[in-house]
Order: sequence, then structure tokens, then C-alpha cells
Amino acid sequence: MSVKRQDIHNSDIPVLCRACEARHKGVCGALTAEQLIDLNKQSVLKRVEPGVELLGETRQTESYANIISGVVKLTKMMADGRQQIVGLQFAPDFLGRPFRPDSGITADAATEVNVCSFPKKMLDRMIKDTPELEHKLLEQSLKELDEARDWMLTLGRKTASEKVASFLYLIATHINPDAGTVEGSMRFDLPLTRSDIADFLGLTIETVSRQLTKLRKDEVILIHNNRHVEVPSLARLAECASR
Amino acid sequence: MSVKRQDIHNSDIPVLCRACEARHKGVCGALTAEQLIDLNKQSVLKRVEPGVELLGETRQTESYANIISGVVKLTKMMADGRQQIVGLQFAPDFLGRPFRPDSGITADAATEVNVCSFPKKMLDRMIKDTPELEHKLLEQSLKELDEARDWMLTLGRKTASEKVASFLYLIATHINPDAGTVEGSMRFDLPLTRSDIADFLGLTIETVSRQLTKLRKDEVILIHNNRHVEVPSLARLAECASR
DNA sequence: CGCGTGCCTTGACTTTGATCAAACCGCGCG
DNA sequence: CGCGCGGTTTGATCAAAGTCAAGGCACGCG
Repeated sequence: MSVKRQDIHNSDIPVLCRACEARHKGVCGALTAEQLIDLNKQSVLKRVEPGVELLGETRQTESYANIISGVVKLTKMMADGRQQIVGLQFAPDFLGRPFRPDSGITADAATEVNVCSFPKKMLDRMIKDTPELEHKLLEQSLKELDEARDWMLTLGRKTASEKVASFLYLIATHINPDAGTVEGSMRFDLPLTRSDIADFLGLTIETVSRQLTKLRKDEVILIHNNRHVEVPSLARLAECASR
Repeated sequence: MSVKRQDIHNSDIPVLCRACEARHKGVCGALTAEQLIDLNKQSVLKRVEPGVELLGETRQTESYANIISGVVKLTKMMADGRQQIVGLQFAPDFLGRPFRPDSGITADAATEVNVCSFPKKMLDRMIKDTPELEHKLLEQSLKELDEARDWMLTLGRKTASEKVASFLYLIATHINPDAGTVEGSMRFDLPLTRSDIADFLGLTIETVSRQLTKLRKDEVILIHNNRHVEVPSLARLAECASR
């Protein structure tokens, strides 16, 4: 089974696209074994360094991708440089915009990211004779729509400290599907810089920093090394996120 | 062809659900003639007064609806009463959430609204043997997703006056698909109260009011009777919306 | 080792928009 | 007609977040 490798910084992780299907419940889950094999032949595994653009203005809109690991940020930008992160995507999310060529959004790697990418045309063709695929895509978009609207409430109506707590809560509940389910303490690495967090929350880096230290002083979180976060009580954090 | 009538304030507009299909390009456009007839039999036409809840906490989540006329606001609310409008819907938008029972959103009529409503189960069944329907739903969700993300940029990164201008621009471009295409002046009635506008923009009514009078003084808009808006130059308004 | 660089924090001050309070305006009604 | 009412405007003051500026800290490199 042939799998091309086009790793951006010449890594060589031996993963088939089938892996996306096997390990996650991504969009490819709807495909038959045969279709998967076809898709695999066209698939390219990429390792992407933080900050590199995956989709959008400059890079190919000619392909879709499944996120295998890492965090991807979807960004919108105004002419004068102001920007807003309009969504975060985690494995096993699907990356790309069906039907429309582009929607003014760029997708960049926030952390190191591994994606399995394949030609847009190929999946578009498969959609036609596999309705189940379209169903998966619909579920994915509805999920993203729910998340976007949740975040609109955060952006429009929460205070700076509620925003920061909401962000931490979002990361805590998305990055480690299993590790944190215990009612006790949970840990994770921040996938975003302060500047990214500010762009996600509609704040400045200074405000983000101040609110983080406030949460630290209130013992809602602990931060080591500027990246590693410990949350003694997720419930406590959730409280801070909405009052 | 039987059509039940269940008009909330006993109006009696004689419209079939087919009308939704004939007059608009809504989700029903994907159905065959036979399916449409079946759907018509189950359809109910409703006229809804401003402020009445169409979907959400208290009313039936057991039905979907197509908007025939009017403006519907999608609202999210926090425990302490703060609320945010996370989307506006116009004819011929589809109203309802496939697959998931509910997502913490309520849909209320902003203006007087006419909808054609039908049982959730019925459409869910039709989805199974009409992939084209699912395709329409996917397109609708992607459109809503694009709009939600556009609005996130507005909420997170624009100033109060840019927000108000963005709102007026959005209404101007959505409410009158034809009337305003001339490069000259265009008019419309505000479908939202100041309080709604504030909830849509993440502001207070006072700030909305002040920014509206500012836009009036700058001759970007004219307002008569507190509702009727005149925009001499849409391009000028668009400028105000992003700087 | 010392230095430069990038990222983060902290402090002093300013600005934007929120809050509080009063007045206004159109409208329906006794 | 006067009155009350909801929605809106306007003004005075306040607070939250932004801006500007300095300093800290970790890390890599000569």
C-alpha cells in the first residue's frame, strides 16, 4: 500500500491514513474498506511546526486533512491587522471547507501538529456516492457551530477573568479526553502562547497575563514553566468561567 | 391536500408548505414532489408575534420549521441573566437542530414571523432516503458557521461604533435582497429593539444608542421614527464597520 | 561566561464602554 | 385632555480593560 511522505521538516512517521480511521472517529469513519484504500494511496502525512499555515491564503486549498495530533487555530484577520481566533481544532477533527473555495479563514498549527492530508477532489468525489460521509461532515459542522456559538457568549458577555477561566476550561476538557475525568487534579500543557490566548478571547496579552496571575493567586490553577498547568478542581474552574 | 392550521394568534394565512419550496430555496428544495406532498400533510403554518419563543427551553423541540418571513433571533443565556444573541435568521432559513435534542439555544421571533413547521421525525426519516436533503442541511450549517465566525471577529475585536455599523450593514444586506442593490440610497426597518441590538453586539443599550446618534451626526445613516433606517451609501457604512 | 532575543509579567496611566440617573417621546387609554 | 408606560436618548461618573513602558526570566549562542 503506497503512502507518499511529504513531511514539512523531513520527519518520517510511518502512519497510514487508515490510522486516522482506526484511532479516531473522524470523518473517514464513514468510508468503506475499499474507499479507504483508495484514499490512502493519495494520502500524505505531514508534521507541521507551530506557527505554520495549514490552510488559507497562501497554502493549498486543494486538500482536506484529518488532525492526528496537536492543536490547530482558525484565525480571521482584519485589514489593519487586528485578528481573532474563531476556533480551535483537536484530533480527530476534520480540516477544510467543503463546497466553498475559501471563507476568509486561515488555519495554523498552534502546537506541533500531525495531519493526514488528501486531495479535495478525491473526497468530494467520494461524497457523491457515500451519503454517510456527508452525514459525518454535517455532524462535524454542527459541532463546530455549537462551539462557535458558545464562544460568542464568552466573547460578548463575559469579563476578562471569566474569559480566561473559560479558555482554560475549554483546553482542560478538550486536550486530555481521559486523563482528567477523575474528580481530582488534572494537568496539561497550554497549547497556545499568551498572544494566541488574547486573540482567542478578544483581549490583550497584558490582560490575559494579569488574569492568569489572579487565578493563580486565588489558587484556582497552578502554572509551572509558563506552559504546564495544573487544575486542582475542574468544578472550581468552571465556576470561575461563568461568574 | 390537507394542511392543518395552528396559528398562534388565530390568523389564517392559506399557505402550503410547498410555498416554502416554491418561493424560496430552503432545505425542502431537495425533496421530490411526492415527499413534498407527504410533508405538506404534516405541515403547520404559524404566525408568531415578536418576542414569542419558537424553539428552545419550553416549546416543542419535536419540530423543524422553515422561515417564510420575518427575523428570528437565536439567543444564549447565562445563569445570572446575561444573554447574547448568537445568530439572526431570515427567510428562507431552516430552523432546528438535526440529531441533537437541544443545544442551549432558544429561538424567538424578533419581528412578526411566519414559519412553516413540520414534525422532526418526519424530516429525519426523509433524510435517510434522500441524501440530497442532508447536503442542503450541510450547506445551511456551513453558511451559519461562516456567519458565526464572522461575528466572532466583530464581538472580539471591533469597537462599539464599528460593531453598530457592522450590525446595520448585516441587516441592510440580509433584509432586502433586491431593494438595496442600487449603488444609491437604501431603506429598511430595524427588526430588532435597542436591547436586542445590544445583546447581539455584546454592548449595553446606552452604548448602542450613543453610537447610533454618532452615526447619524456623521451622516452615515438617517433614522426616522426610531425604526426606519436610511443608508445613503452602503459603501460608507461598510467602511465604518471596520474602521 | 556574558549577551541578545523572545516571551511573559508588572506597574502607571489613559480610554472605552458600563453604570446610574434623569429626561424625553410617541402612544394608548381613562 | 392629562396620565402612565415602554422604549429610547442624554448626561455625569465609574470601573474594566487597553496602552505604554520597564523589567524579569529562560534559553541559545558566540
